[in-house]
Amino acid sequence: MRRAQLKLFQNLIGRLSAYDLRPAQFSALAIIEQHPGLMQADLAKALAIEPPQVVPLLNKLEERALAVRVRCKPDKRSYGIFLSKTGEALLKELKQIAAQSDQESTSALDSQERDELLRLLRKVYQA
Amino acid sequence: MRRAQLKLFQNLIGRLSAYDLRPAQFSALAIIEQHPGLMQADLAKALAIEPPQVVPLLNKLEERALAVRVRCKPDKRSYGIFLSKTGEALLKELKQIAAQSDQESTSALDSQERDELLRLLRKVYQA
DNA sequence: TATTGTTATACTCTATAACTATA
DNA sequence: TATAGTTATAGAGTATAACAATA
Repeated sequence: MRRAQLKLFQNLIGRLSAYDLRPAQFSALAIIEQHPGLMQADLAKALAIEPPQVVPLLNKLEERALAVRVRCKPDKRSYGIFLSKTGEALLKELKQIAAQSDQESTSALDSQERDELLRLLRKVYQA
Repeated sequence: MRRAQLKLFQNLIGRLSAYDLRPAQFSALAIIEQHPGLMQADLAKALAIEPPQVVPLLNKLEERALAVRVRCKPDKRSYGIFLSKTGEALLKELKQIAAQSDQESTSALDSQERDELLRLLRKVYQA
C-alpha cells in the first residue's frame, strides 16, 4: 500500500511542480471549491492536517491570488475562504493533470480494475 | 490512496510502538531475513531509503541485539548484515502483529476483497 | 472564559555533501 | 581513483504550546 501510494504521490508531485504547487495545496483548492466560504479550521479538518499548517498554505494561495480570506460579518475572528476566478480556472486545469497522473501511475490496470481499486480504497479509509 | 495508506500506517505504528520500533525497522528485519548477509547499500535500496538513513536504523537494531554487522572477509569496507536468534524470534512475532494490523485496518473488506486489493496494489507498484 | 487564527518551536523524515577507510 | 559506510547538515512535513483578537 505504501509503495503504491508513494508511486502515485511522486508522479503527482512531479506534475504539480510545474505549477509550483504541492498535493496538499491542490487538495485545498478542490475542498474550497466544494465548500465555498468554509473556515480555516474546517479546511484543516478536511485536509487532515493541524490548523497551524493551514496558515502558510493559505498564505501561498492568497499571494498567488488563487484564493481569498474574507472576514466574516457576524464573527470577526474567523474568515470565509473562497476561490478567486483565477483559482477556479487553475483548479479546472489541475483536475485534468491529476486525472492524467492517476491514469499514468495505474497504467498497469485496465479501467475495470482501476474502478475496483478505487472502490476498495474508499471502503478501507471510510470505515 | 493516501488516506487509506495513512490509516494502515497509523494502525501499524501504534502496534509497533509497544516494541519501540518504526515500520521501517520492521521492514528492515524482514528484508534481512530474506537476504541474510546483504550489505547496507542493498538494504537501503530494498527499503527505498538513502544509505545514510540506514546507519541509525541498523545501529538501533544492533544495540538491541536484533541484528549484527559482520565485516566481510574479502572487502573490509563492507559488512554483511544478519539477524540474531533474538531478531529472528522477534520478527516472527512482529509478522503476526502486522498481519493483525492489516486485518483490523481493512476490516471493512471481506477476505476476497482483501486479496483483490493486494493484487491490484502489487500490480500498480510493480509496474 | 472560550474560540479563531496565528506564531514559535520542536521533532521526525528525508536528501545531499563531505569525510574515513579501504580497494 | 573509486567505493562502503559514516557524519554533518539542511530541508520538508507534522505536531504542540502559547499568544492576540474577538466572542
